[in-house]
Amino acid sequence: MKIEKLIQSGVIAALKRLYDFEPDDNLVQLQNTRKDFIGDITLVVFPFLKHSKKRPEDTATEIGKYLEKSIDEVKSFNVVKGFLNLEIDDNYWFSEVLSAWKDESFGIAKPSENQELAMVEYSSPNTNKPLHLGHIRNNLLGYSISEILKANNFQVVKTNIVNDRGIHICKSMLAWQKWGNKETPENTGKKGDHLVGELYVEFDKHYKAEIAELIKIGLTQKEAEDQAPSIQEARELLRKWESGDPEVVELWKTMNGWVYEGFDITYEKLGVDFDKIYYESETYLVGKEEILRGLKEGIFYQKEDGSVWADLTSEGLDHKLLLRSDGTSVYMTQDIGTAKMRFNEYKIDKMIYVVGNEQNYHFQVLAILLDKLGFAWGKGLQHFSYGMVELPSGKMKSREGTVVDADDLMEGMVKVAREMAQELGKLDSLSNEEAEKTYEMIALGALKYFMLKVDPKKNMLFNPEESIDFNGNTGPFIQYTHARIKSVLRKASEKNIEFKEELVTLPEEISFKEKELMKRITLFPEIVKESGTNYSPAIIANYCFELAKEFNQFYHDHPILAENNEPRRDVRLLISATVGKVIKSGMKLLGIEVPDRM
RNA sequence: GCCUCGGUAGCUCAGUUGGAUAGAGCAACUGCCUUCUAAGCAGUAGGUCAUGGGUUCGAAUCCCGUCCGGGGUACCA
Repeated sequence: MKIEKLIQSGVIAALKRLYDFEPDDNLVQLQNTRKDFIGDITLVVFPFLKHSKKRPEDTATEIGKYLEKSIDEVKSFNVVKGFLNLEIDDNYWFSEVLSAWKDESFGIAKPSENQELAMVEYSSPNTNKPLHLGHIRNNLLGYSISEILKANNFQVVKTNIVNDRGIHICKSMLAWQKWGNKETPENTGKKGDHLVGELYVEFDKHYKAEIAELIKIGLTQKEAEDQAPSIQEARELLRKWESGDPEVVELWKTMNGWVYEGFDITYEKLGVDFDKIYYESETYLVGKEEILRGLKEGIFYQKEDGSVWADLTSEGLDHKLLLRSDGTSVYMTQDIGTAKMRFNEYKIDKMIYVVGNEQNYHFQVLAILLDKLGFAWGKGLQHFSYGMVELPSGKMKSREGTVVDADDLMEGMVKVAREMAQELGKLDSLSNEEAEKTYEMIALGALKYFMLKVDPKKNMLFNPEESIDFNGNTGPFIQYTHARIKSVLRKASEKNIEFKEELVTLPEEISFKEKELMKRITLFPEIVKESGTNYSPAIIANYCFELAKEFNQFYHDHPILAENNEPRRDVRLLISATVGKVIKSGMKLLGIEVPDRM
C-alpha cells in the first residue's frame, strides 16, 4: 500500500481516537516535507484545531505519537508550528524503487481490452502554406497528450483534419496559373508546401497592389478588398471547384499533392503521426446536410437572404452563421460534418481538439450546436486550448512573412547541435551515420522540450535571435543525464560489476541525495496521472528536469563504480539504472528520444 | 463596448489546486576536469508575486475594484 494512503487512514483513525472527530478525506492535507526540514511527509494540522481544542504544537505531537506507534513505516516525527513532519523508513523507499525497476512499464498503463477510446485531433493545417512555429507547438502538444492518455489507460486514435478546400487554396492555385511559370517541385527542387506557400504570398502581393490602386480611384478599403480582380478570380475558381470543373479539380489535386509530400517530410522529422486523416473536402457536405436537417426541424432559422443561423441567445451567446446566403458552408459547418463522421466511424468516449485558444468561442458553440442537433456526445467535447507562440515583434503572420518556418527551424537546430557536439568532441567514436542521428535527437530534444515545458494554456515567447539553449533547463540536459547513466551502466557491465536485482539490499546508511532520488522516482506514476488529468505535458517535463538535476548532484559527489562497499555500490547502480529508465519513459511521453551517448 | 485569458528576478518559465523563509534556467561574476561524460557541479548577486482592498490561523494562489497586455466578438479559416 502506498505510504500516503496508509498515513491518511492513520490520521483519520488518530483523530477519531484522540478527538472523537471524523474528517473528510480532503481535510487530511499531506505534502512532501520541504527540504529545509527533517522528514519525508508532512501533515498540516491547522484544520484539526477546532476539534482538538489544543495548540497546534500539542495537536501535532499527539497525532505524531499515534502514527509512530500504529504505522510501521513511520520511523519518527518532529513538529514545527502546525506542521507534523513524518520520517519514513528508508526500507519503504528502497522497496518502491526496487519494484519500479522490476516493473516493465512503471507508471505507464499497458494496452488492454475495455479501454476507453480517446480521439485526439491535432495539427489540422491549411494546404496553402508550409507549417510554422505555431503548428509545431500544436503538433508537439497533440502528439504528447496522445502518449500521455495512452499511459493513462486510454486507447487513442490520433487524427488530423486537413483543410484542403476553400478560398485560401484557390488563391495559391490562381497565382500558379498566372505567375507560376509552370514551376513544380520536380523542376525546381523546391519542397512542395514551400512552393505553394510562395504562390500564396505572390497572390497576396498582387492583391494588395490592386487594392491600393482601387483606393486611389476612390473606393473604400472594404469595397476595394471586395472588388479587386485577383480576389474575384479566386472566387471564380472556388465556384468552379464546387461545381466540379475537371480542370480546376485537377489543378487542386496536383497542388494539394505537392503540399502533402512536403507535410509528410515535416511530420516525419518532427516525429509525429496520425492514425486517421480526414479531409475537409470530404466532410463539409455532411455538415451542410446536418445544418439543413436542423433547419427543417426548426432548430435553426433562415434569414430572407437565404443564410442559415443558430440563435444561441438563450445560452448567453450570439447568433451564429451556419450557411452563407449563397448556400456555401463555413468553418462551423465543416466541423459539424467532421464530428458526425468521426462518431459514426469510431466508438469515441472522449473527443479532444488540440486547437489554439483563439478558437475558444468556436468550440463552445460547436458543443452547443452538436447538442442541439441531438448528438448525445456533443456536450462532452474537450477543447484542449493552448496559447499562442509569440515573437518579440508580436504575433506571427504568414502573409507578412513574419513566420518561423518549421523546416528551417529544425534544420537550424540540427546544425547548432552538430557544431556543438563536434566542438566538444564527444561523438568522435561514432560512425558518421550514428553521430548524425544523435545530432538530430539532441536538436529535436531541445526544440520539443522548449515547447512542452511551459504550461500549454499560456502564451509563450520565442526569440529567433537567441537560439534555443542546450544547457540548463533543457532537453539536452536531460538527454545528457541519460547518456551519463548509460555510460556508467556500460562500464559496470564491462567490469562485471552489474547489480543483481534479487541480491540488492539496503545498506546500513544512505545519503540525503540517495534518499531524495528514491523518493523522486516513487513519484513518477502520480506525475503521469496528474499530467493526464490536467492535459499538461509540462508537468512531465518539469518532473524529468528535477529528476535529472537531482541525479547530476548525486553523480557529482557519490562514486558509483569506484565504491568499495558492495551493497552501497549496488544500490547506487540500482538507483542510477532506475532513474535512467524513468527519464527515458518520461521523455517518451513528450515524444523526445534519449541517446545512449552524447 | 461586451466576453475571455493573463501580469512572479534584467530575460524565459516553475510554484504540488489555501500552507512553513516564493524556486529553476539563461544572462553577469567566482570556483571545480589525472578519478564513473564539465551539454556537468558548487557559490555570489538579483523579488513590494502589476496595484488597492477583502475573506482567515495562514493568500502568488480565493473574492471585488483599478491599471497594463493577449485573444475573441466576421457571410475569414
